[in-house]
Amino acid sequence: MASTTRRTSAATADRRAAAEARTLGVVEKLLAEGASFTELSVERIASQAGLSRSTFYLYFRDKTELILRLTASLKSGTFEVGRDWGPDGPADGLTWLGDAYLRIIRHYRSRPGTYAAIMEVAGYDRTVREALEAGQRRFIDRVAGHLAEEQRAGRTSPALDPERAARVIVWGGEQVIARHVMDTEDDPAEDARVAHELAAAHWYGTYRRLSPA
Amino acid sequence: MASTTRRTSAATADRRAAAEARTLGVVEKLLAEGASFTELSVERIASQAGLSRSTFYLYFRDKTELILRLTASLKSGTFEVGRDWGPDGPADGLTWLGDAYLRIIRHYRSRPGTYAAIMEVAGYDRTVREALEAGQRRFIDRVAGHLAEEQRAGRTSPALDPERAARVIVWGGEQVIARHVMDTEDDPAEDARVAHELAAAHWYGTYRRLSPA
DNA sequence: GCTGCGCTGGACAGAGTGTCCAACACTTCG
DNA sequence: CGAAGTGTTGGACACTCTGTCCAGCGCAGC
Repeated sequence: MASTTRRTSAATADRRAAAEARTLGVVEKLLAEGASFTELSVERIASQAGLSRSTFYLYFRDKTELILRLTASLKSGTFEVGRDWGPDGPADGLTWLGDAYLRIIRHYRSRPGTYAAIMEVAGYDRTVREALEAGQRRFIDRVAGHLAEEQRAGRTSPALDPERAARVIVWGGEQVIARHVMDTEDDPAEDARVAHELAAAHWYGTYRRLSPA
Repeated sequence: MASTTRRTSAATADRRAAAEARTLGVVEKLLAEGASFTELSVERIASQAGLSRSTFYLYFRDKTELILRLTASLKSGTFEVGRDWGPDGPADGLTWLGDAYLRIIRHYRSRPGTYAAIMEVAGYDRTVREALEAGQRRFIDRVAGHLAEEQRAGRTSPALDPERAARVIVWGGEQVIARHVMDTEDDPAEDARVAHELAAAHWYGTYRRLSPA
């Protein structure tokens, strides 16, 4: 027998997906204009996205869901940047690392305010904090793996603890990049200098740490 | 002629100062119990401190002033820890740096939740953010000075940029310490391991960076 | 043209902030 | 003692924002 419920048209689903994407875009736009996430009211976000406040709550559980979605999209993009561990390849390892950091900086720059908003909400919301930590966990595991490899090959100090050293690199490095992007205007040359200074600190301090014999 | 306004008695001023200190203490206690600053209502803070909500607003401009005061007291304590730049002294520099970081970790541990609350409010309040940055500025200047000195003495790479390298150390290091304290239970042995891993990363990566000739 | 889905506007309860003020209590001084 | 000023309080208030709910409107599909 035929279903009594009328099937939802594909067009409707598309329209809804478009509206959600538009909403997230509006949030990023407002954040880029300097607003803090707390200052953004649902009314303002919804109206700018061409939705009523009621519809907003139909599409999103609450304001926090916006940040969770932005966290996922920002993190996945960042993780991609460091996909291929380059120092094994032909290029000079330090240069490769600096270039990778520069790409991450440029990625953050393309979405100014978004990372700051994530940090802001993570400050008082457990779910966002956990999402952020899960994203960092992936990085830490990857870096720890690389460090263990470098140790096995005798290219860095055997005294180094891969897991803790990886936390130092990921937590610290992310903060440096985030602060740099928040504090300074877009300037590719300065971005490159900071990226390479950070890379050098990590390279000589950890990836190729030469303990005195 | 005698002043018409009756002078405020010293006892009153003392009582008020005591009440303010008590209030700040209550806030730190509640934060240590796991509450986020946002969750803390003025009503709850005031009543626990034995004040009415009205009196709270007589003593503090607003909720944010609590955080500003806590920021000042936490920062001044941290800055003291690194007062005497030790590596010039007799002790091994790396060991000294690790011990200094350990003291900072222990300092943060003695006030669990406070740093997290500061970061939380800094996320949406400009004045708190600026207070935090001013505190870090002092550290950065100090570290940059030490690095320039190391360079002049030929003990670290001349390619290193003192100001940017100092930002990497201070921003990154503070984040590593904060995250470590927030994520783990009190464990002095683990604190020491993290402190010395962080110190080693900074030491070999920046203070004594040995670029290949 | 009927029917039902998607969306809207508006009302609502709840929580919290910061302001204001009248009233009470306490201290100090004449 | 009593007057007068100071410190503190409770309560009312205006405001903002969140998240829920629902009656109803319009449009698309049959």
